[in-house]
Order: sequence, then C-alpha cells, then structure tokens
Amino acid sequence: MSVKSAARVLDVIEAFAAERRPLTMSELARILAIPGASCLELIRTLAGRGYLYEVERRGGFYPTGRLQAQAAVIGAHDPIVARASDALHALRDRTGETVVLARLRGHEVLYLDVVESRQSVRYIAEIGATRPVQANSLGKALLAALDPAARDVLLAEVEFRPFTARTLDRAALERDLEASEERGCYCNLGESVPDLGAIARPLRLGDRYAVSVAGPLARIEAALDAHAEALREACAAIEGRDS
Amino acid sequence: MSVKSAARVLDVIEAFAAERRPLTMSELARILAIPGASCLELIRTLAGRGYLYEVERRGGFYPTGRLQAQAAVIGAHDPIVARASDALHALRDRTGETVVLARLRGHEVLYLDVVESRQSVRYIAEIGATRPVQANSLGKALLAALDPAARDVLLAEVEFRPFTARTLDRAALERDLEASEERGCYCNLGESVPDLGAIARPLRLGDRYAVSVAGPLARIEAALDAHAEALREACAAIEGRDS
DNA sequence: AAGCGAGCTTCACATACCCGAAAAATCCGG
DNA sequence: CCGGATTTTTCGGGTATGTGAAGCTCGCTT
Repeated sequence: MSVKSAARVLDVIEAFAAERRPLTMSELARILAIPGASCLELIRTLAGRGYLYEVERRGGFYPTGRLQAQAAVIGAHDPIVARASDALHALRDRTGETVVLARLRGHEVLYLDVVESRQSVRYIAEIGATRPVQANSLGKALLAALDPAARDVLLAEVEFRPFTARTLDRAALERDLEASEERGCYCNLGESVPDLGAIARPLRLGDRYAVSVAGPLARIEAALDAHAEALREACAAIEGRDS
Repeated sequence: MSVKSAARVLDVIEAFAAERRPLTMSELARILAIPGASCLELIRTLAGRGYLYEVERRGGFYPTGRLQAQAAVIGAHDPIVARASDALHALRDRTGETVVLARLRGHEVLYLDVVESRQSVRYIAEIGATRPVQANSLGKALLAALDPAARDVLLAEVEFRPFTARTLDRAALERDLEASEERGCYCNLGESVPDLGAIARPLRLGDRYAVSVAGPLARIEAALDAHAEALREACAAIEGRDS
C-alpha cells in the first residue's frame, strides 16, 4: 500500500497539469474525490511551502513556478536521460518516429524519456508510464539482456493475456526472443495495440536500459531495416560516450 | 499543522534538486532526517507512480522526467506568470538586474517568478520563497495597494525587528509609503540585507501583484530613475494586455 | 569462501492524520 | 440590504500511517 498523502500530492500536480487552470479547494476536492477537509490541509501544506498560490481571493489556487524550477534542475542532472538525450533526439529526427528510453521495473517496462515524432500521426506515451514486458518491444529487449534464470523468474509472474490478435504467449515470446537475438533488434508489430509497431534494442549503460522507435504499424514495417540501423548507431553513440 | 507525508514529497523533490545525483533509500533518509522505514514507503509510492526510478540495482533512485513534464504543462498555463513573462524578461534585459513578480500571502511576500540578472554580481531569489512585507520593496508596493483598514490589520501582526541598520519601524514605514505613493515606486535600499537595493511597483491584474527590480545597492541607487521608468512601462505593458 | 558491515525490508504498536458533521464565512440574486 | 446556497473552516474521534527494533540480503574485504 502506498502513502496516501504522498500520492495525493502527485494527484494534485496531475490535476493541475490536466486542468491547466486555477482550482478552488472544493473543485480540487471534487476532482481528486477526497473530502474537502483533507483537501484543505493538503492545499495549506503545498501553499505554505510556496508550491501553490491563491490567484485571487477566492479565485482558486495554481502552482507557482517553484515546482518547475526544481524539476528543471533535476532534469538537467539525470545521470541517464541527460546523457542519452542528444542521441535520442538525433534518432527521432533521423527516423521521424517517436523514440522512447526505458528500463525494467519489477515485471513492467518503465518509460524514462519520450522524444515525440513531429508527424501528425505519431505514437504518444507519457514519461513515467509503464507497459507489460511481454507485449512491448522495449520489454523484449530488456528481457533479452537478462540472464536466463532471472528471465524465467520474471516471466513466471507475467500473465499472458492477449491484447490483440497478434499478442504472443509465453512459448511464442521465447521463440521470438531467440530469433531476434542474432539481429540485435526486438520488434513489436501490433502485439499490444493493433496499429502500433516498434523496434527496440537493449543499451548497456550501468544497468540495463533500452531504446525503441515506435509509430504506426505500416510506417514502421515499411522502414524496418533503416530504423534498425539508425537504432543500432544511436545505441552505440550513447554507450560510447561513457566508455 | 501541515500534512507530514505531503511535506515530505516536497522534501524529496528539493533533496534531489539540491544533491543532483541518485540517492539510495538510506541516503535520502539521512538527508531528510526521517526513519528508513518511512523513507522506504515514500520512495515506493513515488516510484510506483512513475516519478522515481532505480538507476541501477542498489544504485540509488532518481526522478524520472515525469515531474518535469507535468511542471512544464503547468508552467505554460499559469494565468499570471505566463502573461507577465515577456514583459519581465524585457525588463530584466533593459535594466540588467534581477526582476521579481510577487504577491501577498498572509503577511508575507510570496515570490511567484524570478527572472535573474545576467551580471556576475546579481540578486538571486528562489521562486516560492517568502519575505517580510515591512522590509521589502515588493511588500511596500503591495501594502500601498491595500485599503488602509486592511493594511492596519496586517501591520498589527508584523513584528518590526531590525534586519539592518536601515530597517524601518512602523511609523517610518507608513511615512515612507506615503512619500512613495506620489512617485508610484517603492524602494528598499539596504533595509533587509545591507548590500541589497530594490524598487517595486504594484500591478493591477485581477488581484494585487507587484513587480520589482533588485540588485547590489550601489548599482540600483545609481540608476534609480531609469529603472523606475523601465518598471513603470513594464507594468503598463502587463496590465494593458488584458484590458 | 566466509565473515563483516551497510543497506533494505518486515512487523507490531502508538501516534498523528483523515474524515464526517457542523459552524462560519462568503457570494449572489432579488 | 437581506436570505439562501455554496464554499471554506473548525473540531474530535477512529484509524491508517509513521516509527523503532529486529531480521534479512547484498556486496566487499580478507
């Protein structure tokens, strides 16, 4: 179980990011579905620390720039994302598709950074979102980088339910991993969402990370080899900088 | 009293912004001066929501870009700061000094936005920080914009202790406010910090806000009239956009 | 390989917090 | 200027949560 008030702080942040306007105490309480009294305490805490301000008397609260200032400092010093950022942007520009950096968390894939495609039809994902390992190109790349014992333990906990007609079961997944190993690139062609295609590659950077290129299935399939090559070079660039 | 775990989430954010590197559970617990067990719960909550990730196995946690992504959206839609931003930057460039946007919170001044000077010796303040009204140019401007009754109530709660040799007592403050009213500009010349000078002006924007130009005392005093004029024009520009 | 030290995790109890209800303040239409 | 509706705030009890101690895991050193 998680810490209730800690989670609520995140809820508040997300509520403001979603609403994009000042919220009164009761509006916020309604949005978060919590009692007004609890919401008041929460707002007071955040306002007292300089993270919220009252826009006008009774005109609702809005976050000050303090959160953004802190987040900017934090973002600039991320040990992994900051290092990979240039190469990920270059990869996005070269492929024209959305690029994702991720790692394993438990038996899920955690998205650490998303560099969005500029095309009008594009893959969109939220930083911090998670995906199931078994139906995700990044998941496959991350699984491939694990030693077999750890992979077995992990896959034992996974529930292989079909997301689309193309979703693999455990046996098919292991065959796919083996087949992809030689190529060094791991695909997900419509296995999680019907029209979504992606290719990924593991990254050796301290611990195990992975990078993917994702977009509409047809576009990804058509340019698979070119993207794979671009991905390979991008990963080499990221890994190379440190060694 | 504030909500403990909510405040701790802010502590965590500030700790990472200050340390600028991954922190293990026990390091964070030490920095925040809280029990390890409590810190673990907190980290799990934040990590579970995708706001923290483990950089390497046992290698410490670091915030993902999720916080930054949310903060960026929030910052772009601030009803006050977003509107004033251009004019504040222009004012900074014109005066060469740090510019601050603030409002009243209780009997303190709350800094909403800070646009830093680019000079090597400059005034620095943190967004979200607070200052006493009675020894602050923004505080004076905000007091001046209040009706006399409200001002009396507010000043009754203020403790007039001297920060420097130049700090005013209540009588001197009221004389200063009156004298400044005509000019429309409110000064703080070494009243809070010996070498700090600032001039401020109230802003009529929904509720009462104020803008200041601050820097080393000598520089501010030397360019007082020029800065006052620049400040006047900047405020007019901000107020004008909406009406 | 084994011991050691640091860090992580679990557990049960005591406390501070969350909640519902009621009061106070504020707003709005008349 | 008044009365009803809405929002904000206060308050005290029940309970989820924070805490300290103990056990466990991991990595490092010898």
